[in-house]
Amino acid sequence: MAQQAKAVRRTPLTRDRVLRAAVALADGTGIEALSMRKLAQELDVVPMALYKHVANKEQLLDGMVDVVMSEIDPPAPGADWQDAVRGRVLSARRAFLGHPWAAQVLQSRTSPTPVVLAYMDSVIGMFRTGGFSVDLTHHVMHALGSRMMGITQELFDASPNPDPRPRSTAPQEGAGQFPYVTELAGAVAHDAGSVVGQGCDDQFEFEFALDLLLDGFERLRRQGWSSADRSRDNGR
Amino acid sequence: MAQQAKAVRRTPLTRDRVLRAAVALADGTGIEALSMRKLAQELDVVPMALYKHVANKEQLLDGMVDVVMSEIDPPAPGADWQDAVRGRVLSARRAFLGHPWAAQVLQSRTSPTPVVLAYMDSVIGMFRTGGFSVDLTHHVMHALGSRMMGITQELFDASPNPDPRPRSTAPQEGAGQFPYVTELAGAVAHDAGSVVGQGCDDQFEFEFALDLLLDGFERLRRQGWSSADRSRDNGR
DNA sequence: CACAGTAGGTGTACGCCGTACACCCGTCAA
DNA sequence: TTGACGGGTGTACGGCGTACACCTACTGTG
Repeated sequence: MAQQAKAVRRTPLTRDRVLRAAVALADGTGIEALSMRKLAQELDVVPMALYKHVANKEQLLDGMVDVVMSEIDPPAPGADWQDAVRGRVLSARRAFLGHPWAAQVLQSRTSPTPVVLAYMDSVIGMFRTGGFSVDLTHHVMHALGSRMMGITQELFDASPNPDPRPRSTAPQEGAGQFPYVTELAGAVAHDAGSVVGQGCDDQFEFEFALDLLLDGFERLRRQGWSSADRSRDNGR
Repeated sequence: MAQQAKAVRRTPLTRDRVLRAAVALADGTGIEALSMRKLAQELDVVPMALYKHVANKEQLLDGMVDVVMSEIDPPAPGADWQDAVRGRVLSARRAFLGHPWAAQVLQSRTSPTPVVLAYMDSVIGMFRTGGFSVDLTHHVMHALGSRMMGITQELFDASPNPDPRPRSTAPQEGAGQFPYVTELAGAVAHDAGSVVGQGCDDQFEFEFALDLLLDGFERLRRQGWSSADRSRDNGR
């Protein structure tokens, strides 16, 4: 009964509870607004209490990434390597899209957590069992890069200036200043069709690039590519 | 003479001087150690003096990226589109490699500066004059993503644990835990040949991926690819 | 030459951050 | 009964970005 009263008064902190609260907070208010103090407040606890469950903020971020990664579907058995990799990557993408801050945080980590390593291991395994040499697998993993996690490294939005306030240093904002950007932006806005808002179908762009790479990989695999023949052209 | 005495006492601050000092400081001590206070100290000036030349820290970072971008070589005239893009991208890569913080900073910007836009415009122009439709150019630019700036979005180092201290949450660090990662890391360490240190030739990995993409682009261009035929396979 | 305007450097202060360190209290094993 | 210990608390420190009021030395104008 004494226990019950206490349990009612406050569910005890856990590393897991801390991480989930952090994810929820970042989802809701953005990663830049996530501070140890705000997180503590959310959990109705004093800031220093968190440090009994995570060593520091870095480790908190590590843990948050792990939470997101746990949402990635397990590998589909029985698919050929291309579909297997494709499916896993797109599942990772779904997970990361659900937490817009996660890509940025992942990329700020300096070394992978075991959870991330396990994911990479499974992807590497798909290439290996799909008939890729260790050598080719190695380079192919590099070529995938962050796309392996479903993260497109887009530079900015496609539109030249999504931010309404003009850049200060632009001397003359004339339309002809960046003709090719203007042309491209115009076309994108045009063929967006019925939807008025965002011009780019991010999912299409991602799959376009992903498949371009995967098809390239398959071509190299078929012709027994090896880094020993280091010529400029990757096969023809 | 009065001017001279003053000039000796202190060269006046400029936006340019501020930016250069910031770049030098970031080069020397890392981007995370760059603060308005430290930068001011470096310039022998009070922190708030900087705000007469840059609006805030965000704009300082924008300006720093512009400084790096100014080191990119101008486009080589007369080359075919593939060599032109390749050369420009590799030059950008050289610039960014000289300032390890720059890639991360660029990717943290929310909207491009005119300098960045100008660079993108020139790359887009290379595709357009190389015979790419606006449509294909659009998707191809997405597929290049940050690689357009010479930035590989590697996730981590290839070695499974470059950081000497072991991750805390690893229950059993046994060799068999991530067999594929282990296999790959072993092979990489092996074929590094004479060099004992870093196992991966980053430049090779970058060009491998870049050429894989550029060759893919060329294939699509030749067959007159259009996003109208949205099928999974990008040509064969 | 006098003077007002202004560009640019200064000083102080505020509210935020991460976290070190000492503390304290309830639980449970011996 | 006691003593160790897991876990929440309170205080404090040094650092951050930057708002705001101020001062000062130079400028162009009459």
